[in-house]
Amino acid sequence: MTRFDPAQVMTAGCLCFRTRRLSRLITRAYDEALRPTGLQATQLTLLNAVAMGGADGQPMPRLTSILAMDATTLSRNLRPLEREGLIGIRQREDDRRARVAWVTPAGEARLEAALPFWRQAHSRIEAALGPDLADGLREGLDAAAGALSN
Amino acid sequence: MTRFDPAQVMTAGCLCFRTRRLSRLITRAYDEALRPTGLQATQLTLLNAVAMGGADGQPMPRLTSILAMDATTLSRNLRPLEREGLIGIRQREDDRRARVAWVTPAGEARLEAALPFWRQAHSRIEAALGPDLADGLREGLDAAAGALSN
DNA sequence: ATCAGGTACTTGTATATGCAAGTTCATCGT
DNA sequence: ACGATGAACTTGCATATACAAGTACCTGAT
Repeated sequence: MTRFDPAQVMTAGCLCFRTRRLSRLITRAYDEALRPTGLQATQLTLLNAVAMGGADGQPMPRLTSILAMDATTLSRNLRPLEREGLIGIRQREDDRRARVAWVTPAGEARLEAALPFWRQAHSRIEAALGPDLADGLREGLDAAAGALSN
Repeated sequence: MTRFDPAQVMTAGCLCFRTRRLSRLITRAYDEALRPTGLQATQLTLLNAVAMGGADGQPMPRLTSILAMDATTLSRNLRPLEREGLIGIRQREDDRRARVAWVTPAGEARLEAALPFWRQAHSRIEAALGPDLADGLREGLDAAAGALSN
């Protein structure tokens, strides 16, 4: 009789392990494809999220909500983008605590220049997974994020 | 006619964004439940992976393969566990480059003590997602990791 | 008018992640 | 024997992530 083995129990079903593992795999694939753009996958995602705010920019709480990211992480992740002049951050007049991030012209240019490389990364992943798995996974990821975002 | 908008294109289908976002959500939930154990989700996963090697321990390349993690990351992630005396690392006699990680008695005890808290985290997530979504997601994550691990 | 409570954000600290480059060592061909 | 090649690992660097705790500021109740 073999003794009790916690090891098997956890790896058997752990969604945390699985999500993080896939996160590493996909992020490396994207980072590699994005190398020529000078942006990492995380940075492109963030720049894109800021760009979704249009000319008005995005309030920080909106970004933390979209990305499901801690405010301190957001704050620090914005810095490399700001340092490179791709985004700006301004205070709101009506609430001096609040800050709004907006994309500079340089940031817009960089975003458009990065698009083909993003597409390439995307295609490679979709090809590796096949359309059924890719679509199913996307749906599952969205549904799970929705279920945990409250 | 609205102008071309890269922002929508990327968020529309990006698996990298989605996987990382869910990773953050799930990791936070696990970390919170595991707080009493003094281990973070990543650390418990790693300790568990080492424990899977049994008395022989796990060679580093085996761990990087199981976890789909860069060797440098693995190397550094092992350190907190070693510092706390939960694992040991020894050289192999037949290949002095190679190292093997093994779980100490203290590590085994910690692992068993952590199990109920891991179960609690697991149950909470499964309950939030519902069984269908949880199972489907797990399968998708495994299949995708398999497809990208070559 | 003020103050209590809550929101928005930053700083300090610790871990997580991976690329580039270096060191050590095994292996294989000659 | 020995040199070329490559495998295993570490160090340096930069970014990613989040909790704890602190500061600044708004808002609503009295």
